[in-house]
Amino acid sequence: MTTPLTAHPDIASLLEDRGYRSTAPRRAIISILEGKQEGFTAEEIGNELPGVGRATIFRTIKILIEVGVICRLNLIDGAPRYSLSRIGHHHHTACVKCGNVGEFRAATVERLMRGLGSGIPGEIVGHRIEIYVICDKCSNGQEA
Amino acid sequence: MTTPLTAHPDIASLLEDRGYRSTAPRRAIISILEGKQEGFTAEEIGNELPGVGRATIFRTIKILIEVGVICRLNLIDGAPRYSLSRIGHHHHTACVKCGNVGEFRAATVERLMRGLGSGIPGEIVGHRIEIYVICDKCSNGQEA
DNA sequence: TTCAATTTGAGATTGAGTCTCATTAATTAG
DNA sequence: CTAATTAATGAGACTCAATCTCAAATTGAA
Repeated sequence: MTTPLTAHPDIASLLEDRGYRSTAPRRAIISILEGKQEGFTAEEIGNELPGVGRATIFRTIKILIEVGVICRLNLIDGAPRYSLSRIGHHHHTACVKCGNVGEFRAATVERLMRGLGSGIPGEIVGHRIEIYVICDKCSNGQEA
Repeated sequence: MTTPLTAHPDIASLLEDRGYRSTAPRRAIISILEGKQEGFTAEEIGNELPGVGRATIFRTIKILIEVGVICRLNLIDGAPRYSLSRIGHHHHTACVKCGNVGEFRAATVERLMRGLGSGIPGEIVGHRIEIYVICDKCSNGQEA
C-alpha cells in the first residue's frame, strides 16, 4: 500500500481502465503533474519535457480533464490554467496578481446551486465558480 | 427623455466621462451591441462592421468591459463570449449546445460569497460564476 | 484654424489549441 | 517470440482570439 500523492492513487491505471495506453510521454507528463502544488500552463509542462511534442501535451491534458484528474480554469483576464484535482468536486481561487491557483470546496455552494434551478431557464448541467483573490504572498511581499 | 435600450442610458457619454473620445468606430460598435439580446463574439461584431479594423473592435471591447458595459465569459469548452450587462452585478448561463448566453442575478449567491471568505486564504477581490445549461430551444427543437 | 494628443487600420505577431500525416510504440493473435 | 493490428507520437501547418507596431487619420482644445 503506497502513499498516494493525489486523490488518484494511480493516474496511469485510471487511464488504462478507460482504454488509454500507458506510454512513456503520458507517464512523464503525469509524474510532472504530481509535483505541481499550484496551477500550471501547458507550456510549462512542455518546457519541462523537451522530448515530448506540443500536440501530445495538449492531447494528454485533454484526456486527464476527461477522466477528472485535472481541470481547466481561467484567470481573471481569461488566461487558461490547469490544476490537479486533489479533492472531488471543487472550485478554484486564483490570485489576480501572480495567477497562483488554489482549490476549495464548500457544501453551501452546492446546496445553493441546487436551489438556483427554479430561477434559471433550461436544464442545469454544470457550473463553474472562480473566486479571485490577492493571495497572502502578494499582499505581504508586494511581489510582481 | 428617451427610452434606454440597456441599463446604460448613454454608453457613449459614459466613455467620454472616462476621457475616451467619441469616435465613429466606437459609436458604430456600441449601436450594434445595443441590439444584441444574447452573447456575441468579437468576430461577429467585426463582420457587421467591415469598415472597422479588428484591432479597434478588440480595443473597444476592452474599454467597454473596463467601464462595465459588457462582460466576458467562457463557454464550457473555454470559448470566449461577450455579453451586454443589462443589470448591475450578475452572472451568466450558457447553453452547452448552442452557446447562447443569459444573465441572472441571485441575492443568495452574493450572500453566500460574502460568507465564504473565512474558508479561503487571501483577500477576495471578485468572483465569476457560470452556470451551464441545455436551453429550452435546444432540448425541444433538438437543433445543432 | 492649427496643433497636440488620441485613435485608427493594416498587418505582423503571440499564445493556446487543433489537425494531418507519416513514423513509431504498444497490444493482440498466432 | 514474431507478425499483424491499432493506438499514440512528433513535426509542423493551421485556426482563433487577442495584442502590438506604426504611419496616417481624427478628435477636441486653444
